Amino acid sequence: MIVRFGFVAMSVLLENASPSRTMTYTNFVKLADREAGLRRLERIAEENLHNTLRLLKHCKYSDIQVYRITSKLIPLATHAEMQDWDPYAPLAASFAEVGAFVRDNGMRVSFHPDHFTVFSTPREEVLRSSHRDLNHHVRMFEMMGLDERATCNIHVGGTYGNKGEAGRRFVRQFGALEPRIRRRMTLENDDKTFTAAETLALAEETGVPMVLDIHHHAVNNPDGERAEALWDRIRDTWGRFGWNGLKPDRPPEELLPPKIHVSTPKSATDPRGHADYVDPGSVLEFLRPIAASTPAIDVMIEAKRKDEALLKLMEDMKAAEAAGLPVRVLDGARVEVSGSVV
DNA sequence: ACCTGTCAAGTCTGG
DNA sequence: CCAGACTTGACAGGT
Repeated sequence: MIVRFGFVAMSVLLENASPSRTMTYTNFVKLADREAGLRRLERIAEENLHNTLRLLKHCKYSDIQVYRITSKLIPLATHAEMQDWDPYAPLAASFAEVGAFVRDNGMRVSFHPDHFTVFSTPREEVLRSSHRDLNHHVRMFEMMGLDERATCNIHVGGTYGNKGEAGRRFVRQFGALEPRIRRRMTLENDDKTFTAAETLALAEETGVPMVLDIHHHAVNNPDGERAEALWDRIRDTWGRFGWNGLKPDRPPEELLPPKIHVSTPKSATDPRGHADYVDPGSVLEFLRPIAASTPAIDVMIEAKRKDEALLKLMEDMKAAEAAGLPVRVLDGARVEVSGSVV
Protein backbone atom coordinates (compact mmCIF):
# COMPACT_ATOMS: atom_id res chain seq x y z
CA MET A 1 0.00 0.00 0.00
CA ILE A 2 1.36 3.39 -1.04
CA VAL A 3 0.69 6.05 1.59
CA ARG A 4 0.95 9.76 0.85
CA PHE A 5 0.97 12.20 3.75
CA GLY A 6 -0.38 15.72 3.59
CA PHE A 7 -1.07 18.66 5.86
CA VAL A 8 -3.56 21.45 6.35
CA ALA A 9 -3.68 25.08 5.26
CA MET A 10 -0.61 26.72 6.78
CA SER A 11 3.07 26.12 7.40
CA VAL A 12 4.88 26.66 10.67
CA LEU A 13 8.19 26.46 8.79
CA LEU A 14 7.68 29.06 6.07
CA GLU A 15 7.85 32.63 7.37
CA ASN A 16 5.28 35.26 6.45
CA ALA A 17 3.31 32.89 4.28
CA SER A 18 -0.20 33.09 5.69
CA PRO A 19 -2.78 32.03 3.08
CA SER A 20 -5.63 33.32 5.22
CA ARG A 21 -5.10 36.99 5.92
CA THR A 22 -8.47 38.59 6.43
CA MET A 23 -10.49 41.67 7.20
CA THR A 24 -13.53 41.45 9.42
CA TYR A 25 -16.89 42.79 8.34
CA THR A 26 -16.92 45.15 11.32
CA ASN A 27 -13.77 46.79 10.03
CA PHE A 28 -14.90 46.73 6.42
CA VAL A 29 -18.05 48.75 7.14
CA LYS A 30 -15.98 51.27 9.12
CA LEU A 31 -14.21 52.24 5.90
CA ALA A 32 -15.44 55.47 4.35
CA ASP A 33 -14.93 54.36 0.75
CA ARG A 34 -16.63 51.04 -0.01
CA GLU A 35 -15.01 50.67 -3.45
CA ALA A 36 -11.56 51.19 -1.97
CA GLY A 37 -12.47 48.61 0.67
CA LEU A 38 -13.39 46.07 -1.99
CA ARG A 39 -10.07 46.66 -3.78
CA ARG A 40 -8.34 46.05 -0.46
CA LEU A 41 -10.21 42.77 0.05
CA GLU A 42 -9.21 41.71 -3.46
CA ARG A 43 -5.63 42.64 -2.71
CA ILE A 44 -5.67 40.50 0.47
CA ALA A 45 -7.15 37.58 -1.48
CA GLU A 46 -4.46 37.92 -4.12
CA GLU A 47 -1.79 37.79 -1.42
CA ASN A 48 -3.49 34.73 0.08
CA LEU A 49 -3.42 33.01 -3.32
CA HIS A 50 0.20 33.98 -3.80
CA ASN A 51 1.07 32.46 -0.42
CA THR A 52 -0.94 29.36 -1.30
CA LEU A 53 1.30 28.99 -4.34
CA ARG A 54 4.37 29.44 -2.14
CA LEU A 55 3.02 26.73 0.16
CA LEU A 56 2.49 24.40 -2.80
CA LYS A 57 6.09 24.96 -3.90
CA HIS A 58 7.18 24.25 -0.34
CA CYS A 59 5.17 21.00 -0.51
CA LYS A 60 6.84 20.03 -3.76
CA TYR A 61 10.26 20.61 -2.23
CA SER A 62 9.38 18.07 0.51
CA ASP A 63 7.66 15.58 -1.85
CA ILE A 64 4.29 16.42 -0.24
CA GLN A 65 1.51 15.77 -2.75
CA VAL A 66 -1.53 16.15 -0.50
CA TYR A 67 -2.56 19.55 0.79
CA ARG A 68 -5.72 21.18 2.10
CA ILE A 69 -6.20 24.73 0.88
CA THR A 70 -7.55 27.16 3.45
CA SER A 71 -11.20 28.16 3.10
CA LYS A 72 -10.27 31.72 4.03
CA LEU A 73 -8.68 32.68 0.71
CA ILE A 74 -11.15 35.47 -0.04
CA PRO A 75 -12.20 37.45 3.04
CA LEU A 76 -15.98 38.01 3.33
CA ALA A 77 -16.60 36.23 0.01
CA THR A 78 -19.85 34.64 1.17
CA HIS A 79 -20.98 37.30 3.60
CA ALA A 80 -24.68 38.05 3.17
CA GLU A 81 -24.05 41.80 2.84
CA MET A 82 -21.39 41.36 0.15
CA GLN A 83 -23.41 39.62 -2.52
CA ASP A 84 -23.14 42.49 -5.00
CA TRP A 85 -19.35 42.02 -5.02
CA ASP A 86 -17.75 39.71 -7.56
CA PRO A 87 -14.29 38.87 -6.25
CA TYR A 88 -13.74 36.06 -8.75
CA ALA A 89 -13.11 37.92 -12.00
CA PRO A 90 -10.23 40.05 -10.68
CA LEU A 91 -8.62 36.95 -9.17
CA ALA A 92 -8.97 34.71 -12.22
CA ALA A 93 -5.27 34.79 -13.14
CA SER A 94 -4.16 34.01 -9.58
CA PHE A 95 -6.57 31.08 -9.29
CA ALA A 96 -5.45 29.73 -12.67
CA GLU A 97 -1.82 29.94 -11.62
CA VAL A 98 -2.45 27.96 -8.42
CA GLY A 99 -4.47 25.35 -10.33
CA ALA A 100 -1.80 24.96 -12.99
CA PHE A 101 0.83 24.26 -10.37
CA VAL A 102 -1.38 21.64 -8.72
CA ARG A 103 -2.01 19.91 -12.05
CA ASP A 104 1.56 20.12 -13.31
CA ASN A 105 2.83 18.46 -10.16
CA GLY A 106 0.14 15.82 -9.79
CA MET A 107 -0.95 17.13 -6.40
CA ARG A 108 -4.18 16.46 -4.56
CA VAL A 109 -5.85 19.48 -3.00
CA SER A 110 -9.06 19.84 -1.05
CA PHE A 111 -11.12 22.35 0.91
CA HIS A 112 -12.76 21.86 4.28
CA PRO A 113 -15.62 24.39 4.52
CA ASP A 114 -16.20 25.54 8.09
CA HIS A 115 -18.79 24.07 10.43
CA PHE A 116 -21.29 26.71 9.33
CA THR A 117 -22.00 24.53 6.32
CA VAL A 118 -24.56 22.06 7.58
CA PHE A 119 -27.07 20.13 5.52
CA SER A 120 -28.86 18.46 8.39
CA THR A 121 -30.22 21.83 9.50
CA PRO A 122 -33.97 22.40 9.81
CA ARG A 123 -33.48 26.12 9.17
CA GLU A 124 -34.07 27.42 5.66
CA GLU A 125 -31.68 30.34 6.17
CA VAL A 126 -28.84 28.07 7.31
CA LEU A 127 -29.43 25.77 4.36
CA ARG A 128 -29.21 28.70 1.96
CA SER A 129 -25.92 29.98 3.36
CA SER A 130 -24.57 26.42 3.34
CA HIS A 131 -25.39 26.21 -0.33
CA ARG A 132 -23.78 29.58 -0.96
CA ASP A 133 -20.66 28.45 0.88
CA LEU A 134 -20.29 25.24 -1.11
CA ASN A 135 -20.93 27.07 -4.35
CA HIS A 136 -18.12 29.44 -3.39
CA HIS A 137 -15.68 26.58 -2.75
CA VAL A 138 -16.58 24.73 -5.94
CA ARG A 139 -16.30 27.91 -7.92
CA MET A 140 -12.74 28.40 -6.64
CA PHE A 141 -11.83 24.87 -7.80
CA GLU A 142 -13.38 25.61 -11.17
CA MET A 143 -11.36 28.82 -11.42
CA MET A 144 -8.28 26.73 -10.71
CA GLY A 145 -9.26 24.49 -13.59
CA LEU A 146 -9.19 21.39 -11.39
CA ASP A 147 -11.37 18.37 -12.09
CA GLU A 148 -13.68 16.55 -9.66
CA ARG A 149 -10.79 15.02 -7.80
CA ALA A 150 -10.44 18.38 -6.07
CA THR A 151 -13.03 17.90 -3.34
CA CYS A 152 -14.70 19.68 -0.44
CA ASN A 153 -15.00 17.81 2.82
CA ILE A 154 -17.90 18.45 5.20
CA HIS A 155 -19.56 16.86 8.21
CA VAL A 156 -23.16 15.68 8.36
CA GLY A 157 -23.98 18.35 10.94
CA GLY A 158 -26.08 18.70 14.09
CA THR A 159 -28.63 16.18 15.34
CA TYR A 160 -31.20 18.56 16.90
CA GLY A 161 -32.24 15.94 19.39
CA ASN A 162 -33.26 13.44 16.70
CA LYS A 163 -30.39 11.89 14.82
CA GLY A 164 -32.51 9.76 12.52
CA GLU A 165 -34.58 12.72 11.43
CA ALA A 166 -31.46 14.89 11.02
CA GLY A 167 -29.84 12.20 8.89
CA ARG A 168 -32.87 11.96 6.61
CA ARG A 169 -32.92 15.74 6.29
CA PHE A 170 -29.25 15.62 5.34
CA VAL A 171 -29.92 13.08 2.60
CA ARG A 172 -32.80 15.10 1.24
CA GLN A 173 -31.15 18.53 1.34
CA PHE A 174 -27.74 17.35 0.24
CA GLY A 175 -29.31 15.30 -2.55
CA ALA A 176 -31.00 18.42 -3.87
CA LEU A 177 -27.65 20.08 -4.61
CA GLU A 178 -26.75 20.46 -8.24
CA PRO A 179 -24.45 17.64 -9.48
CA ARG A 180 -21.65 20.09 -10.15
CA ILE A 181 -21.42 20.65 -6.39
CA ARG A 182 -22.54 17.26 -5.12
CA ARG A 183 -19.92 15.41 -7.13
CA ARG A 184 -17.11 17.33 -5.44
CA MET A 185 -18.10 16.51 -1.90
CA THR A 186 -16.72 14.12 0.69
CA LEU A 187 -18.25 13.30 4.06
CA GLU A 188 -16.35 12.98 7.33
CA ASN A 189 -17.33 11.32 10.61
CA ASP A 190 -17.74 13.77 13.47
CA ASP A 191 -16.18 13.84 16.94
CA LYS A 192 -19.50 14.62 18.64
CA THR A 193 -22.50 13.83 16.49
CA PHE A 194 -22.54 11.40 13.55
CA THR A 195 -20.21 8.43 14.16
CA ALA A 196 -18.14 6.64 11.52
CA ALA A 197 -20.78 3.93 11.04
CA GLU A 198 -23.60 6.48 10.79
CA THR A 199 -21.64 8.71 8.43
CA LEU A 200 -20.76 5.71 6.28
CA ALA A 201 -24.41 4.76 5.92
CA LEU A 202 -25.25 8.31 4.81
CA ALA A 203 -22.24 8.43 2.47
CA GLU A 204 -23.40 5.22 0.82
CA GLU A 205 -26.95 6.48 0.55
CA THR A 206 -25.91 9.78 -1.05
CA GLY A 207 -23.12 8.30 -3.16
CA VAL A 208 -20.46 10.47 -1.54
CA PRO A 209 -16.94 9.27 -0.71
CA MET A 210 -16.26 9.10 3.01
CA VAL A 211 -13.20 10.52 4.74
CA LEU A 212 -12.53 8.50 7.87
CA ASP A 213 -11.09 10.51 10.74
CA ILE A 214 -9.55 7.94 13.04
CA HIS A 215 -9.17 10.40 15.91
CA HIS A 216 -12.85 11.38 15.72
CA HIS A 217 -13.70 7.70 15.60
CA ALA A 218 -11.67 7.11 18.77
CA VAL A 219 -13.61 9.78 20.69
CA ASN A 220 -17.05 9.16 19.17
CA ASN A 221 -17.64 5.46 19.00
CA PRO A 222 -20.28 4.43 21.53
CA ASP A 223 -20.69 0.97 20.03
CA GLY A 224 -16.98 0.18 20.22
CA GLU A 225 -16.88 -0.50 16.48
CA ARG A 226 -13.45 -1.29 15.05
CA ALA A 227 -12.56 1.10 12.24
CA GLU A 228 -10.92 -1.72 10.27
CA ALA A 229 -14.26 -3.53 10.28
CA LEU A 230 -15.83 -0.62 8.40
CA TRP A 231 -12.87 -0.05 6.13
CA ASP A 232 -13.79 -2.11 3.07
CA ARG A 233 -17.11 -0.28 2.81
CA ILE A 234 -15.44 3.10 3.37
CA ARG A 235 -12.86 2.31 0.70
CA ASP A 236 -15.59 1.37 -1.74
CA THR A 237 -17.33 4.74 -1.35
CA TRP A 238 -14.35 5.95 -3.44
CA GLY A 239 -15.30 3.62 -6.30
CA ARG A 240 -16.32 6.53 -8.52
CA PHE A 241 -12.70 7.75 -8.39
CA GLY A 242 -11.27 4.51 -9.69
CA TRP A 243 -11.10 2.27 -6.65
CA ASN A 244 -13.41 -0.66 -6.70
CA GLY A 245 -12.02 -3.20 -4.34
CA LEU A 246 -8.42 -3.99 -5.23
CA LYS A 247 -8.47 -3.16 -8.91
CA PRO A 248 -8.02 0.39 -10.15
CA ASP A 249 -10.07 0.88 -13.32
CA ARG A 250 -8.06 3.72 -14.86
CA PRO A 251 -4.46 4.88 -15.25
CA PRO A 252 -2.62 5.94 -12.08
CA GLU A 253 -2.54 9.62 -13.03
CA GLU A 254 -6.36 9.68 -13.01
CA LEU A 255 -6.93 7.84 -9.76
CA LEU A 256 -7.93 9.36 -6.46
CA PRO A 257 -7.12 7.16 -3.46
CA PRO A 258 -9.34 7.08 -0.36
CA LYS A 259 -8.37 9.67 2.24
CA ILE A 260 -8.24 9.53 6.01
CA HIS A 261 -7.52 12.11 8.68
CA VAL A 262 -5.16 11.39 11.53
CA SER A 263 -4.37 13.35 14.66
CA THR A 264 -3.37 12.59 18.20
CA PRO A 265 -5.38 13.57 21.30
CA LYS A 266 -3.99 16.71 22.93
CA SER A 267 -4.23 15.31 26.46
CA ALA A 268 -6.32 13.14 28.78
CA THR A 269 -8.25 16.22 29.90
CA ASP A 270 -8.76 17.39 26.30
CA PRO A 271 -8.98 14.18 24.28
CA ARG A 272 -10.71 15.85 21.35
CA GLY A 273 -8.08 18.56 20.89
CA HIS A 274 -5.22 18.15 18.45
CA ALA A 275 -1.72 17.49 19.80
CA ASP A 276 1.35 19.25 18.38
CA TYR A 277 2.50 16.10 16.61
CA VAL A 278 1.11 12.77 15.48
CA ASP A 279 1.79 9.49 17.23
CA PRO A 280 3.33 7.21 14.56
CA GLY A 281 2.23 4.07 16.41
CA SER A 282 -1.47 4.82 16.06
CA VAL A 283 -1.04 5.59 12.36
CA LEU A 284 0.71 2.29 11.64
CA GLU A 285 -1.72 0.46 13.86
CA PHE A 286 -4.54 1.56 11.58
CA LEU A 287 -2.70 1.19 8.26
CA ARG A 288 -1.20 -2.26 8.71
CA PRO A 289 -4.44 -4.27 8.86
CA ILE A 290 -5.88 -2.54 5.77
CA ALA A 291 -2.66 -2.51 3.73
CA ALA A 292 -3.41 -5.77 1.93
CA SER A 293 -6.86 -4.64 0.84
CA THR A 294 -6.01 -1.05 -0.10
CA PRO A 295 -3.51 -0.31 -2.90
CA ALA A 296 -3.16 3.37 -2.03
CA ILE A 297 -4.32 5.81 0.61
CA ASP A 298 -3.81 9.50 1.39
CA VAL A 299 -3.36 10.52 5.00
CA MET A 300 -4.10 14.07 6.08
CA ILE A 301 -2.20 15.07 9.19
CA GLU A 302 -4.14 17.38 11.47
CA ALA A 303 -1.62 18.53 14.04
CA LYS A 304 -0.92 21.84 15.65
CA ARG A 305 2.59 21.87 14.22
CA LYS A 306 1.22 21.39 10.66
CA ASP A 307 3.99 20.62 8.14
CA GLU A 308 6.58 20.24 10.88
CA ALA A 309 4.46 17.40 12.32
CA LEU A 310 4.40 15.75 8.91
CA LEU A 311 8.18 15.91 8.58
CA LYS A 312 8.60 14.57 12.11
CA LEU A 313 6.24 11.70 11.33
CA MET A 314 8.41 10.84 8.32
CA GLU A 315 11.45 10.71 10.63
CA ASP A 316 9.48 8.34 12.85
CA MET A 317 8.67 6.23 9.79
CA LYS A 318 12.38 5.96 8.98
CA ALA A 319 12.99 4.78 12.53
CA ALA A 320 10.14 2.26 12.24
CA GLU A 321 11.66 0.93 9.02
CA ALA A 322 15.07 0.65 10.68
CA ALA A 323 13.44 -1.23 13.56
CA GLY A 324 12.12 -3.84 11.16
CA LEU A 325 8.45 -2.83 10.94
CA PRO A 326 6.79 -3.43 7.54
CA VAL A 327 7.27 0.16 6.40
CA ARG A 328 9.44 1.45 3.59
CA VAL A 329 10.09 5.16 3.23
CA LEU A 330 9.80 6.09 -0.46
CA ASP A 331 10.58 9.80 -0.34
CA GLY A 332 10.00 12.88 1.82
CA ALA A 333 6.27 12.32 2.30
CA ARG A 334 5.42 8.81 1.10
CA VAL A 335 5.80 5.35 2.57
CA GLU A 336 4.90 1.86 1.50
CA VAL A 337 3.21 -0.27 4.14
CA SER A 338 3.18 -4.02 3.61
CA GLY A 339 -0.02 -5.87 4.25
CA SER A 340 0.15 -8.35 7.05
CA VAL A 341 -1.92 -11.32 5.94
CA VAL A 342 -4.48 -11.89 8.63
C1' DA B 1 7.65 43.79 20.39
C1' DC B 2 4.02 41.72 22.90
C1' DC B 3 -0.62 40.99 24.98
C1' DT B 4 -5.80 40.79 25.01
C1' DG B 5 -10.34 40.81 23.39
C1' DT B 6 -12.88 40.20 19.12
C1' DC B 7 -14.34 38.22 14.81
C1' DA B 8 -19.85 36.73 9.85
C1' DA B 9 -21.51 32.50 9.98
C1' DG B 10 -23.94 27.10 13.82
C1' DT B 11 -25.10 23.95 17.40
C1' DC B 12 -25.11 22.17 22.02
C1' DT B 13 -25.38 22.60 26.98
C1' DG B 14 -26.61 24.42 31.17
C1' DG B 15 -28.96 27.72 33.81
C1' DC C 1 -35.15 31.42 26.19
C1' DC C 2 -30.58 33.08 26.42
C1' DA C 3 -25.55 33.24 27.50
C1' DG C 4 -21.44 30.81 27.06
C1' DA C 5 -18.61 26.99 25.24
C1' DC C 6 -16.65 25.02 21.41
C1' DT C 7 -12.20 26.08 18.21
C1' DT C 8 -8.74 28.83 15.97
C1' DG C 9 -5.83 32.02 13.12
C1' DA C 10 -5.57 36.58 12.56
C1' DC C 11 -6.69 41.44 13.42
C1' DA C 12 -7.20 45.78 16.11
C1' DG C 13 -6.12 48.29 19.71
C1' DG C 14 -3.66 48.78 23.60
C1' DT C 15 0.76 48.96 26.41
